[in-house]
Amino acid sequence: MGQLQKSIDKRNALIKATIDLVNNNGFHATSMSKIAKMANVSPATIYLYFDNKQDLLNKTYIEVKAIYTAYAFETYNTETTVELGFETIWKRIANFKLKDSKNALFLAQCDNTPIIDEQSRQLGIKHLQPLLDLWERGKKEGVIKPISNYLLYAYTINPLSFLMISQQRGALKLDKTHIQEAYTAAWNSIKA
Amino acid sequence: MGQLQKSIDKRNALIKATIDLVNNNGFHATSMSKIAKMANVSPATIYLYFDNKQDLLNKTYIEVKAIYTAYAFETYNTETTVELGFETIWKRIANFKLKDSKNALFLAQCDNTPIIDEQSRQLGIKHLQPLLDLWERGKKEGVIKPISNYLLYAYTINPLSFLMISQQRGALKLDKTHIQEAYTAAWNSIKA
Amino acid sequence: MGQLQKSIDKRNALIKATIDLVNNNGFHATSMSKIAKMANVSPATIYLYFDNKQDLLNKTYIEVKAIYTAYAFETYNTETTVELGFETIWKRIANFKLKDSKNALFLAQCDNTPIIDEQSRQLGIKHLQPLLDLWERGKKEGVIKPISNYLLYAYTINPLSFLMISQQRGALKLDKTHIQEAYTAAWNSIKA
Amino acid sequence: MGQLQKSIDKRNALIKATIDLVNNNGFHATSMSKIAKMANVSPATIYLYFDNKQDLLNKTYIEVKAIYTAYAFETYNTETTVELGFETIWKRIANFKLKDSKNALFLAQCDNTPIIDEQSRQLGIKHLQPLLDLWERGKKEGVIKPISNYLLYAYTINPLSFLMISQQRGALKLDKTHIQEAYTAAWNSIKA
DNA sequence: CATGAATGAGAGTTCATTCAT
DNA sequence: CATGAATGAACTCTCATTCAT
Repeated sequence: MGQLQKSIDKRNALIKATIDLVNNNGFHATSMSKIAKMANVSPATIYLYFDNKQDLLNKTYIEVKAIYTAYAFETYNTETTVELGFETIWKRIANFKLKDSKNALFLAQCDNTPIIDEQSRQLGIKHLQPLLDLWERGKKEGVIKPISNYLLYAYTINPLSFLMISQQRGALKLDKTHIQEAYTAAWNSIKA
Repeated sequence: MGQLQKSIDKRNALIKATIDLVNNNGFHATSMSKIAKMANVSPATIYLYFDNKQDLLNKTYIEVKAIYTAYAFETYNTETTVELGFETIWKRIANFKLKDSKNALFLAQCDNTPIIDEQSRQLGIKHLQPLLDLWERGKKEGVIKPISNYLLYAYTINPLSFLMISQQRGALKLDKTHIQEAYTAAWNSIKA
Repeated sequence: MGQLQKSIDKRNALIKATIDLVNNNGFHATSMSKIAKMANVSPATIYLYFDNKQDLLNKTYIEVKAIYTAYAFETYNTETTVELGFETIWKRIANFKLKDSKNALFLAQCDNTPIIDEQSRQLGIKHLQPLLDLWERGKKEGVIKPISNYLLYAYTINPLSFLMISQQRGALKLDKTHIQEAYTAAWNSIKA
Repeated sequence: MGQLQKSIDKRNALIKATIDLVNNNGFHATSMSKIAKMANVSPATIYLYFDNKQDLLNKTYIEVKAIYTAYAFETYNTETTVELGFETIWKRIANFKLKDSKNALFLAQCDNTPIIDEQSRQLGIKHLQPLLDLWERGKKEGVIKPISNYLLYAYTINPLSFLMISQQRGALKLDKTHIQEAYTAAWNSIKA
């Protein structure tokens, strides 16, 4: 209740405007009034939906992170081999990062700067649990190297962020062959 | 004794203050007056050494990048096998990122946001040439997979940034074992 | 009752403050924050009504110029002899310059310095058209010397600015006799 | 003494730079460091020759005014008729204003704004004494109308400033014919 | 005599946020 | 629920001036 009268459209427009502006101009050039203008609302209206600028950023981050992980695990089924499960998830993530580059770029900016609250960041990490579970299983089964999940992440998922940003800057154009090469590199780096 | 010249100490203090503040508060919260205060000079003094805020950021980036690459290639000798050469460079970079984490963290923030001029960024990339040359040689000799240098970078060097940031946030503590595991993962991902 | 709109009162207060400060301290000592203070608004509020300082000055100039010319031609009727028409306009202008000295002084400062955009200046000149038309008629009828309008202006209207400034500085006090003498001088200088 | 070691060249360069900058950019955009740069000296050096910015402006004004009046009266001989004397002076002034427009423009800006100290202004006026004396003689002889010197000045000399500024702005180009027309207008307006 | 380095104060402007409606 | 107007605080940057050399 209380919240029921608020328009989800306006909230969405604000989130979308935030992502667009941060992606195009960076955080330092993203002001509340620009966000309001792009979302076609009054600056004051933002404060009906969010506590303040920090809150808007945090919630945007969490929302985008949720979209990201939902997409990542949509086709994943825990009832498969570790290798196949990993490939499934990895390729979904790769696809997301390279196709939904708006959201991916926003996440990359957040993950490498101290703009998002630690709390919100933790909230975002929780969503990755299925992948961590899979890795644990892989280690037990002797399929994946018995090393820290941070290392596994660093060598399989994180490279995709770098490739996405590079593509975004026009440094390279990734096709299916590249993706397959990347997958092979990722799997080689962590397989037992 | 050269007190009449612009003081290199002041310039250095400004660069250092910039790095510290960006690392701790992010770009968006790093103002010229805070930089001045931390460097113990007047705000106006900054403009004796740098054209404007953007210039200060660019020059800081280039300077830190130069320190980084100088360190990376200091012990490297082109007259070795590709594998040994790669290990030498990789371990220097790993050491830099994990020990000189201030500078490394600053570079990571710059590399993932649109704060640095494209021109300054290109200038920073040039310094990596010896590594790219080594990779080309490795591909010719059939020691390294014939894939894009972007992929090679994404799977060998870039993961170190992620690990450094994670360590910086207190998420993990990297010891010699981790480094060796990371190196193995890196090499496995790119060796032919 | 229209309190939701931008307040014309505030705009007027800003224009008035600008005139007062420029008159008393000159352009170079008229800052935005002083204007704000005198108009009893926040510095930021100025920017709701004007784009920037230049715009504020331009608009103030145009506004004052409009008041000036409206006054000048208020009693003028094109259906009279050239001489009578000229006397009518001239005396209105004289009256304005010597009675509404605040506005007149401001205009004099603007007209003699490069502070106002050329475009705004041109806009201000347009308002004088009825006088120029009258002069053209006078030349055709052989009542006024066939010389450039700039000369006519220089010898009839412009002297009033000098007299106004001199009076403002306390150098002299102009009474009705002076005005009549001035008018005679003006007319003698241009009559055919 | 004491002053003897100072370079008159530097002082002149500073005066010249001040005039140029004020003419081209206006007072509000003429800073001490720009003046120093244009005069090829250090900002600190200005303060060896002038007390402060105000003093520099005042002294520049007085100096230019002196040049102006020296030129105006150079060919004037008190032993002539009033009319001839007046014509001599007037034409010299006209020539100055239209040929040495740099200096004339600077004076015009000063005379219409409150930038120059009242004291310095008075000092500048004193130099005009020969003209005022001539006018007094003219009134006594019944050749010139018995009206205030301010009025005489307003209708004979001041119009030249207006014409000079207009020419400077490109609004008109004054040739010998215009000058003769202007002189006739001036004389007609004050002759008894 | 002359300097370049240095500065506190203040310039114009934008910001995140609030409030009356 | 939503707004445009309004604002104090803070921003980047420049100023007139001083000082050690």
